[in-house]
Amino acid sequence: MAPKDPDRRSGRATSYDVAKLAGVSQSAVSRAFSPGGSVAVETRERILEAARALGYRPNAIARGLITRRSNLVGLILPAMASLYYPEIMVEITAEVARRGARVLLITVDNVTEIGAALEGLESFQVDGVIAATAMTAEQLEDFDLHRTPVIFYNRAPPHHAGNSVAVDHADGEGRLVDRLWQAGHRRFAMITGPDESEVAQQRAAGARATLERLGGCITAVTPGDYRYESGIEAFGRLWMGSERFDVVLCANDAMALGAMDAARLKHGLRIPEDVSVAGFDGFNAGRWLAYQLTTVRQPIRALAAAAVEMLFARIEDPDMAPERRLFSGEIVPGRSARLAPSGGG
Amino acid sequence: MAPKDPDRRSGRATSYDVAKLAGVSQSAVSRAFSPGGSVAVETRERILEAARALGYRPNAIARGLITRRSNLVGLILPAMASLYYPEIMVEITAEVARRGARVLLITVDNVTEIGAALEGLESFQVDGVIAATAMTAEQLEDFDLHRTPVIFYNRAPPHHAGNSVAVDHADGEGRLVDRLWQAGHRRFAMITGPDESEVAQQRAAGARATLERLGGCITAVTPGDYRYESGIEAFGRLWMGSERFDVVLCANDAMALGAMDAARLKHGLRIPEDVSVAGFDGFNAGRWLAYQLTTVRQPIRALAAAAVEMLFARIEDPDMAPERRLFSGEIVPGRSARLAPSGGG
DNA sequence: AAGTCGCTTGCATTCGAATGCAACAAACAT
DNA sequence: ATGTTTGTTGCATTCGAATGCAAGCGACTT
Repeated sequence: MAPKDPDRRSGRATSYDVAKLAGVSQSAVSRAFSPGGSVAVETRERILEAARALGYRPNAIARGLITRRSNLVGLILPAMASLYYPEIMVEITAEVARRGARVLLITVDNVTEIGAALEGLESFQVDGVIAATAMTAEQLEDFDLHRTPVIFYNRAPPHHAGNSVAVDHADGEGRLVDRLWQAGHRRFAMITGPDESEVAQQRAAGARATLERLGGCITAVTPGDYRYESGIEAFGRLWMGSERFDVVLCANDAMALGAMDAARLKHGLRIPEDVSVAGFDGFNAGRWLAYQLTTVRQPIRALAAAAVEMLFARIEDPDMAPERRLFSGEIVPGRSARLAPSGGG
Repeated sequence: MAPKDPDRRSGRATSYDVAKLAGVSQSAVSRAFSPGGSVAVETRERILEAARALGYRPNAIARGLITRRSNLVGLILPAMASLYYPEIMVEITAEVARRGARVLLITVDNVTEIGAALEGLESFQVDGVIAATAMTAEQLEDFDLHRTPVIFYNRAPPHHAGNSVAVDHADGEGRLVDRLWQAGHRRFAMITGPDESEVAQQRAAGARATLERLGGCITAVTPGDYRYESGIEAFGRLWMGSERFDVVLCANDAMALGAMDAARLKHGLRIPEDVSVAGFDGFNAGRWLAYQLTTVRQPIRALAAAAVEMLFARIEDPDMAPERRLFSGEIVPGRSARLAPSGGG
């Protein structure tokens, strides 16, 4: 049986301790720390000084219990993709912090994990969730039931009445194809993303729609899994196939870089003289000297800011109507594929 | 099958709601949800069923208030580094989740932000902290005062009595230099990290010590800031200087790739015939076909697992002695610099 | 039959801060 | 002088779950 007093002494000071030292009531301390609280200026000063002396910090847990606002935002990232988009995470945490809240981070490897992860979030009473992963309709309804707003990032919500921010993948890929076409490319090959990825499907659909409109066609298609290595393999399959092509559209940048390396280093091709390569995402490595990838950049900062803004708006007013915000990708001309000048077309 | 019609004006069901439905007391519900709680099997079943019907989840906030365990772990990452090592983040969150806790994520751009970030962590009563950033002695003492354990990641704690997990940077770089030397490299140039980075200093020190022992020398040194672009610039400065060199040791992989691109694409050099390049970190892009960088790999999974393990040990027993755990980096032979076979020496 | 043990259960209290309400003082109007 | 307003302050309660304590109960011993 250890005495508990030493513990208490070195543990955290509470609002009562501060109150005693400052000679006021606990309520006064609480008010001194809540903006707009009714306290005389000199009382507040006395309290703040006492608080400083004791190293007091308001206990966000206790506060959350009574205010029913935890000031926690759940952020769910797929473990894989987060390798490619740490920027999303950095932007979102910064934006959330700017609003005085914190991010509870969850990374999930596969869909089965998501259920457990969500339970965790709910028990922590997060005020809202930003999800860059899939979610079943039941799971989303669970959040709805608790009136916890959820914003999907680059992903369609499982039912229409959901919130999301996303890049207009189809539009971006379409405009890219258009500019490639204007620059003279005619025979298009594609390295697509995994079948279950909606994002990949939308990008592919955008390319198809535009080529149909222009009267062009896709000569060869092969799937990849978004990783660099799969870009290498996919390019190999395309090149070994019987169909020739002027340009390879890749579902993301990582595979595009793999395709470029495969083309140049394994097949001895020159880019863009022998074959052009285009990607999608706009990630850092694409701008490296060795690649200078022509791609469509996702406006990550804007997406992150919009997601957080939408989320907090719905935390303030849970009855706000669902919204789907689309952002345009920015065409980034590089040396891996010639583009027509942006005015052209 | 939607649940019956629980009281969800307030959104969430509480243990009282469950108790009422199951015809037991609130304490019984609490016990049903805490492992080892004294409840009859059939009572527990009845309670769990009622809980399921109401969509009840124990409120972690309320639980944390009474148990004084928030089950939250603070993770502080520099915004920059997290761009290069998302793996750290993924591994740590997974490892923490495995122990039933969650990660409260903080990213900081610069040192001044850290103070505010830490206050935030303390008010959320995190059970412990893993920090990949610097911290002042005062800040660390603040955590000590509250008996909140802190583990530093790849970083020396501000005072000796602190916990950390780290790669033995000096040793790793030393062994790398040794193998480079055995393979015939004699004239070493260095692209160092920013002055304030201890990690960079340790890597540089390791190289210096080993070269001194071997009787070799460093012919030129120029600083970088860890980014790819600065590797390009730094290589330019080295190459334009009057001192010749066989190999460039770079303080990290990103700069090493920049140096490689600069050497090949801006200066027309062949690697490793005209000049060799070596890095440190072992990040993904280094393994790409275009680079195949010779480097020292950080065992990130092991580091992350060790950090979390150390943290939880200290959460269980706050009086545990401070510990500094060092891990060996693994030499990764690539094509950017020839190495002597590992047996050679 | 009385006593003892072990298991299950509920009661009442606790954690730390926020807040409605009432009390109170000082300042002002009547 | 009294009545009213405005601004501070404390009291008591609340949020949701965990837990020490004691009561209840059946099984078993002696």
